[in-house]
Amino acid sequence: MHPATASRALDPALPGRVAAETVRRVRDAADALGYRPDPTARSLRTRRSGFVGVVVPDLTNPVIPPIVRGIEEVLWTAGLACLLADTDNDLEREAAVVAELRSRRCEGLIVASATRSGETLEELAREDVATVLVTRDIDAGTLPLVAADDAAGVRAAVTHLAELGHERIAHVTGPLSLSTTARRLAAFLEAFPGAGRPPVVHGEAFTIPAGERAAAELLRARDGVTAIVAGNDMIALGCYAALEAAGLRCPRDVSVVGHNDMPLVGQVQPPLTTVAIPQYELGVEAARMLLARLRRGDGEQPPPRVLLPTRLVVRASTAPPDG
Amino acid sequence: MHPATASRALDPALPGRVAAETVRRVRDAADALGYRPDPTARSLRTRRSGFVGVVVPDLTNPVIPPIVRGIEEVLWTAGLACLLADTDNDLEREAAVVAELRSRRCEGLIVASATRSGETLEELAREDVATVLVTRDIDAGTLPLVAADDAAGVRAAVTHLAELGHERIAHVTGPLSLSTTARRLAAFLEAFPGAGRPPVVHGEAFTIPAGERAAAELLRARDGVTAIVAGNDMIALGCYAALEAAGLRCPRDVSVVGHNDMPLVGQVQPPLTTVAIPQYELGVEAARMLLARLRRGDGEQPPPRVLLPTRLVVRASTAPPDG
DNA sequence: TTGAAAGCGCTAACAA
DNA sequence: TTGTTAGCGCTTTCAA
Repeated sequence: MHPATASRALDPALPGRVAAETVRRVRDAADALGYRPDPTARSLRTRRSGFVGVVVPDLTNPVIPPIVRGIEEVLWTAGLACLLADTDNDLEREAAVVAELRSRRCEGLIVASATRSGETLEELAREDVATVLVTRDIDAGTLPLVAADDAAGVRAAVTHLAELGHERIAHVTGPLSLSTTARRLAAFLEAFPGAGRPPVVHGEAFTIPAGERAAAELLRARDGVTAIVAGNDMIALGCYAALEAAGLRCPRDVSVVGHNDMPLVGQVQPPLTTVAIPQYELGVEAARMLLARLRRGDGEQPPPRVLLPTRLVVRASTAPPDG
Repeated sequence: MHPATASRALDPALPGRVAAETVRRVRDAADALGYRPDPTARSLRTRRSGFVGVVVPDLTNPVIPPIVRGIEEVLWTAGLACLLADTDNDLEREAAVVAELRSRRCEGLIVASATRSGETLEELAREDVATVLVTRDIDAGTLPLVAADDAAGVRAAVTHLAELGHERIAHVTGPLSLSTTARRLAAFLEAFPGAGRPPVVHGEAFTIPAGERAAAELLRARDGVTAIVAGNDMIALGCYAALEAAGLRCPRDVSVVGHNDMPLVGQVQPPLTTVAIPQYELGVEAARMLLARLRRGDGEQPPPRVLLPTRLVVRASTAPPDG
C-alpha cells in the first residue's frame, strides 16, 4: 500500500475518493501501530499551521480569562490550537509578540490588547492578516471587532441613577488610550444633552489606586455630585476608597456604578452595582468571526463589528440620594 | 551563494563556522528581502516544534492566570511559545487535550490540572514525556512538581489562630481528588497531635456554594468551634455565607482563614485573613524546571519537587474568640 | 480507485 | 569556510 493512499484514507474530508474496504484496512493498521500523522510535515505541505495567536493585554486582568476560555473552546473544537501571548499592556511587547506570532505562521490572530492608536495592528489590516479584535478597538476601524455594547451599559447605568433621583452624576474614566474608555465616556456625555456638562475625571489606569486618585480629585470639588459612573469595577473600588477617605458613605452619600461585573464585586461592601458584559460570549463570537474569515480567505469590506448586549446588575452601591 | 550557507550564517548558535563577511552579506540580503525562516520547515528538519503545551484546569479560577503569566514569560524569553489548553476540570478533556498536545509534538508539557489519581499524567511519566506539574500533584509522585508550601501555610494559619486564643479549630477542605486538599488537610491534622481529632468537613468543590454547604453542616453540630481554616478563599467566602445564615458574625463569633489570597479578598467584609501563595513565581519556577529538563534530555531519578514559601496575610477575619 | 513522483523550506552530514 | 546532497513526513498532482 502506498503512503499517498493511506493519507487519502485517513483524510475525513474525502468522500468517495477511496474504497471503503481500503479505508477500513488503513484505519485498522493506523490504530494498531498507534500512528498519528505528523502535524509539522502536514503543515509544511499544506501551508496551514493549525494554530491561532491569542494576544492579551494582561491575563491577570479578570476580564480577560473568560474571554480566552471562549476563544479556546471554539478554536479547539475547530481543530485549531491557541498560541497565547501576553503583552503586559506594553506597546513594544505587543509589536514583538505580533511579529513573533506572524513569523510562526499563525493562521490568524485574536487580539485583546488593542490601543486606540494601534500602529502594529493597523499594519495587520493593511497586510490582510486574518485578525479579529476583542473588546478593545483601534480608532482606524480597519479590523473586525467583537465587543460588548458598553454604550448601552452606560446608558442603563445613567438611567438607573436618574430613576433613583440622582441629578448630579459624575464619570471617572479609565485610561484614554483605550477605546472602551472612549466609548463609555461618549455614551455618558450623550446621556446629558444640553444639561450642562457633567463632571468627568480621568483615571490613568484600570486599577484601584488610579480610581481612588481620580475620585479624590472629583470629591475635592464635590460640586453636588451624588453618583459616580466608574470606568470599570477596579475604578469603582477606587471610588469606594476615596469616599471612605473623604468621610463619605456609599450609597448613602454617593452611589457608585462599576463596569464588567468581575468576580467578587458582589461580595465587597457595599455589593457593587455594575454593568455586566458577556465575557465568555465575546470570546466565542470573536473565535467564530475569525473562523469565518479564515474560511472565506480574504477580508471583508468593511470589517464586521459585532456588539454583544450588556446587562445592568443592580446591587447595593446605588440608592436614592439623601437616602 | 548556497541556501545551506545562508542557513548557517543566520544561525546565531554557530560561532566561527562561517566568514564574518559572508554573515554580513547574508544578513543584509535577508533584511532587504524581509526574509523570515519558516519555522514549520525548520521543525520538520530539527524535530523540535518550538512550543510547549500548558494545560490548565480552568483559566477562570483566579489562582491560575498569574501562574500562566509566569510560565509564558519564561518560556517566551527562551524562544518557546505556549499552546494553551483548558480542561474545565474534566478528566476526559484532560486526556483529550494531552493527546492532542502530544500529537502536535509539543517539546514539553506544564500541567496545572492534575488530580491525585492522574491516569493520563502517569502515562506521561512512563513514556518519559518532558512534563512538569504545577500546584497540583499526582499521588504516584512520578512527575516533577512545583508547588507552594501549603503545609507551612496551614501551620502558620493554625499557629496564628492558636495565638489568638482559639482552641476549637475546624477545617473545611476542598475536593478530596486534589493533592492540594490532601496536603492542607494533612498539615492541619498534624497541627493537633493527640489532642482529640479536630472537626473536619469536606467541600466538594472550590466554590462559594460548596464552602457554604460544608460550613453549614459544620455549624449545625457547632461543637464549640470558634475558628475555621478553609481549603481556599472561595471556601472561606462560603463560610462567611454559612455564618451569616446561621446568625453568626465573623470574626466576633467565628474566625475564618482562607488560602491563596486571590484578588479582592482583601476588599470583602470582613477583609479575609489568608495564606498567600507565590503564584507568578510558581509559573516561573515550573517553566525553568521544564527548560532544564529539555536541555538535559532525559528525566531525573527521582523527579525534582520544589516547594515555594507561602505567607500568612493577616486581615480582619481573624480575632480572639469571644472578642 | 490506487500508484508514482515530486516537493513544501529547511538543516545536517559529508565533501571539496 | 563553503558547496553538494539528501531527506524530515506529509499531501497533491498526474498517470495508470
